[in-house]
Amino acid sequence: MFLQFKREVEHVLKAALDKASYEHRALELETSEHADITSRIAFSLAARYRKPPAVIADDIVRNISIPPANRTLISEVAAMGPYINFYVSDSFLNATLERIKAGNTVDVDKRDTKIIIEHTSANPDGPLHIGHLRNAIIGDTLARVLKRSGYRVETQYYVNDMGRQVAVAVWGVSRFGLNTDKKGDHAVADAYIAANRMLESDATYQSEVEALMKRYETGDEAVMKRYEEAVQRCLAGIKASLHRLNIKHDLFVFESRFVRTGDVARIIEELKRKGELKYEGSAIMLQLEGIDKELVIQRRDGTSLYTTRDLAYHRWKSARCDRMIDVFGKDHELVSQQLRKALILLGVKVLPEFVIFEFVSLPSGSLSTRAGRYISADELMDKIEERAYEEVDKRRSDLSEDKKREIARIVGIGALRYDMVKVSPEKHMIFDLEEALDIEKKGAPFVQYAHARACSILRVARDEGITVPESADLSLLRADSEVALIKKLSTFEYVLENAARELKLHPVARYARELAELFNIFYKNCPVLNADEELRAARLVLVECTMRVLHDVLSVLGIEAPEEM
RNA sequence: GGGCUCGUGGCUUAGUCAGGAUAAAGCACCGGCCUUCUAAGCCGGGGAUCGCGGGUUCGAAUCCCGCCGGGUCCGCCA
Repeated sequence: MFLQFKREVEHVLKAALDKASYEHRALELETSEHADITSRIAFSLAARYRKPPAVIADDIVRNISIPPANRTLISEVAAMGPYINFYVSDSFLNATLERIKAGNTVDVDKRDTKIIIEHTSANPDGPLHIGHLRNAIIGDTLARVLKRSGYRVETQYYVNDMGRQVAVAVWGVSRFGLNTDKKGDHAVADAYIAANRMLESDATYQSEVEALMKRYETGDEAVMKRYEEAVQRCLAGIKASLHRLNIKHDLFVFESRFVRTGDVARIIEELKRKGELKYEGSAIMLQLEGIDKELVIQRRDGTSLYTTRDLAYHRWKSARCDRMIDVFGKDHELVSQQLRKALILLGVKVLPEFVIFEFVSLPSGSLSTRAGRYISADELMDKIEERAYEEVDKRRSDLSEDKKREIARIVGIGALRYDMVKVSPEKHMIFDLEEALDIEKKGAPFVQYAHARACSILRVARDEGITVPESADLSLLRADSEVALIKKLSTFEYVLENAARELKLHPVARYARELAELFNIFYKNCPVLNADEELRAARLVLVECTMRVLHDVLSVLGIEAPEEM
């Protein structure tokens, strides 16, 4: 409902500015603690019209005409010094609840735009660790935000099956075998780590790995079979971990396919025609405008490189979508710029947008699969669910074992997901396991708890034979905490819209927490079931609406909403 | 060395792109609240030279310049 209110504000403000003959660029609207929407436009007009901002604000307000109450959601506009403050009407509050009750928690249109989001894309040489987790959770949440905003979204996992790391893993699996008792990704990691140790101690094995890579690139069937076994085993494990996190990719795309289809060779030929190249033996280097470092697109031995295959992948993607977004770690930033420039050179129309996140490191240093220095996602999830179980057990000894396990899983995974998106991605994270496991003071459980409380009221009501009424006198809901809660419910669509436009997720996490907080305050101040019949009816509607929006925002964050906890 | 990026109460952060209303939250700390719908909750309190130094402006956490500190990239790796 908030978006409609905002459109109305834009309309009346624009009309007033025209009427008073103020030329303007933007309306400078923002939400504020002092009003429902405020405009700071008087500040920027002050310089041009050489009048104090407060005088201009006053002048504008005198020129604003608000339509009659039955045709607007604006109740009032007032100049507060230099600020022009707009306030919502009673009908806005009522309409907000009616709309949510009817099932529309947000006001969005279906859009034709199809967006491909690439995320996670961890090398299939071991299990996901907490660095990959940040990528996966950001990518998945972004996909959910865009889907909820009406876009058609496809998520892809780009499988780097042609790189040296994977060759080492395959070599290691052949040499040391796979422990079939272990989850596939962990078994592959064992072989990979052992292989790396051996390669470090004796360089003669390096040539075996290189031979393996060459034979894979040329499509040697026996080698492809060995790759297939190791990579699929590893991916099966990775998929299982992602599944636990409530993450599923629509498509897994193997980089080797672009070599086999000849796309990579075609890309190199095209770049030879269109680009500024340097040759050193058979090695080919591409000079890109504005980037000092040239991009190597073919090795001296004639084999392809990650970047070239990635170019082919992006061109392939561009033909299948209207926008594409890559979720990358900060270490890929330069590469992503080179990729973009090279795609422009190739005449590709749909260019990638990048969501870049900073690294996750451990207090002991940076993460490394190769060195075995990482906390695997599985280990982390096991521990956090275990810790969540202790908390559930402490509070709800009345529940069955299965129920307690289920709640612990929902709370634990939720806490993990929330933690990863609550801060802006450019913030470097030093991952502290103890802190991550401190379930009690997490954002997600707080929001989930509010949801469970709302469900609890509705459940107790149902048990007493009280149903949420079809219609109620919603104008009874005018206590401070009721009004604040309804206003918060109305802004979910605004938060979502901003998140989808800016590709920023932490405001969504913040919103969820704030909504939960306002519900908790309402819960404290406004008894529902013990209120008089009419008030009880209205409050039941409010509780149901809040439950829906909490459920919706949690699902956008990929977090399950428990009905009790 | 060059590029990108981060630096805000004890800790973790929001706000920075588009400069404006007393710098906003969580955790931690101190003090209150369970005969009423789940206390994973609510109420109150203390605590910040917004890394440092200049500049622009009526006004700077926000813009510009310089410096300091952390991260990262600058491979015929991925």
